[in-house]
Amino acid sequence: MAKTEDEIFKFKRPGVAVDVILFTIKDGDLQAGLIKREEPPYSGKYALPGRFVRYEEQIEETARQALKIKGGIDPHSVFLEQLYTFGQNLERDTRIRTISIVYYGLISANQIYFQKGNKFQWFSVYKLPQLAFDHKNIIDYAVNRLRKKVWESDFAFQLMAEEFTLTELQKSYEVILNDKLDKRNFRKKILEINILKDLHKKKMEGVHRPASLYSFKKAK
Amino acid sequence: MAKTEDEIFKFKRPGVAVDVILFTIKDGDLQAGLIKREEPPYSGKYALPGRFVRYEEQIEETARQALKIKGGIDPHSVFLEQLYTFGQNLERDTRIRTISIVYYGLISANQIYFQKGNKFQWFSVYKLPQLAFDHKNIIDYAVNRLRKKVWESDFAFQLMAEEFTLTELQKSYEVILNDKLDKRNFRKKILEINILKDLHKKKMEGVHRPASLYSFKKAK
DNA sequence: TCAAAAGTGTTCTACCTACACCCATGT
DNA sequence: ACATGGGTGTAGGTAGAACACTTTTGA
Repeated sequence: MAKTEDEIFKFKRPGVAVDVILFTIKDGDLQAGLIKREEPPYSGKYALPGRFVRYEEQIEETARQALKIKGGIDPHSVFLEQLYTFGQNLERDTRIRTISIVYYGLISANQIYFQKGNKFQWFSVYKLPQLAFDHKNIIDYAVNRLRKKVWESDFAFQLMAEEFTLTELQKSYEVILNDKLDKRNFRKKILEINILKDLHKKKMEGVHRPASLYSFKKAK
Repeated sequence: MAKTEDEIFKFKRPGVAVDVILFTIKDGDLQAGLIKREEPPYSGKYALPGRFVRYEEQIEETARQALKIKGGIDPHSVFLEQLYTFGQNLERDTRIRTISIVYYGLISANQIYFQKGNKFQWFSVYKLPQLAFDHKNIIDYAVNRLRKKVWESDFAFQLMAEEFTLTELQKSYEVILNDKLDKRNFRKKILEINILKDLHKKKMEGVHRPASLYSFKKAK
C-alpha cells in the first residue's frame, strides 16, 4: 500500500461489484431472489442482483442499492451480512475483470408481498434455474454458511413476521437446515437462549388448541 | 451486473487492494509481520503488507505477491485464507478510495529465519506499535477468527516445524488461544482427530524423558 | 538421587438426543 | 366425540473438563 499516486494509477484496475443473495421462506421452501438477464452476457439466464461499487459508496450501501434498483426491495427492511469476495475467476464477467463482494440477506415473505416494486423471481434453492456467471457456486456457498450460522446467530428472526408461534419458528429452522427437528428439544433450546418475548397472546387459527405468540427481543 | 460497457466505465471506480496479516509464533508469543511505512500517508507508522490488485491477477495471487515484494517472504510456503473485505471507511486510505480484501496467513518461525530477504518486523499481537490506516482493527479481527477456527481446522500445523512433539504443538494452541490447556485432554483430542503421524522417533533434549516426534498427515 | 518434562485414565458434569402422551379448540 | 396441531418431561448417551501420579533421562 506504500505507493505514490503515480503508482496507484499507472496500472489498469479491475472493477468491483457487490452481488446480493436474498433469501426468504416461501411455500415451505428456502428461496432466493433472482433476476432474469435481458442482455449479454448470459442473456436469458438468471443472476443475483448486483451493482458496481461507486466511488463514494460504502460497500454495504452498494448491496442495499442493488436490492432497491434491481429488485425493487426496500433495502432498510433487509438483514445483510458479508459472505465472501470472489475474485479468482478472471473470466467470471466477460466484459471486464470483476471482483465480486457477495452479501447474503434475509427478508420475511410478508415484507415481499407488500412491496409491489418487487422484481425478483423467487426460486427454491433446491430447484434453481440456469444461472449466469458463477452464481450457482455462490448460492451453494451462501446456503452452507446460512446453515452453519443459524444456531450461532439470531438472524432466523429476520424471516419471521412480527409475531409468530414457536411452531412457525421451528418450520423456518427446518427449512434452512433441510432437516426435521424435535419439537421439545427445539423449544427448550430456543427458550433457553432468552431472545423470545412471550406476548401472552394466542393465535386462534384452525381446529386445534391455540398457539402462544412470541416476538423477539430487540437488542439495544 | 446487467450493464452495457458504457455504463461500466462511466463512473469513477474505487481501488482494490489486498492486505495480508501474516502470523507466526516467536518467543512464545503470537506475532504479526508488519512493515514500517516510509512515505505518507501514515509515514513512520506500521502497516500490513498490501498491494493493489492488478487487472490480470487473481486475488490470492495478489496476496502472495504482497508477501514476496513487501516482505521478502517466499509466498509458496504460506497458508493463506481470506478473512474479510473492508470497504466501509471511505477515509481509510487518504489518497484514493480503496476497498481492502484481507487475507490472513500462517508461517512457521523456522521458515522465516531461513528467508533472508525477510523485511518484516515482528510484533506480538498484544504489543502492537502505532498502526497505519485501520490496520489495528483488522489485526484484532484476524486474531479472533484465528481463535474460532483453530479447532475446526488443522491450520495450526502451518506454524510447526516438519517434526514436532505434542508439547510443542500444545504450546502453539495455547499461544493462539492465549489460554492454558490441560495436557491429557489436549492429547486425547488431538490424537482422536487422527491427523498426526507418529514418527517413532524421540527428541532427546534436556535433562528429562525424551518426547515422541510427530508430523502431520498431509491431506491428499 | 534429583530435577525436569513426558506420558497416561478416570470421574463428574453438562448438554444433546430420543421419545409419548395429554390439552384446547371448532365442527 | 373427533380430528388437529399445541404443549410438556425424563432417561440415556456423549463429549468436554477437572484432576495426580509414574516414567525416563542427564547431570
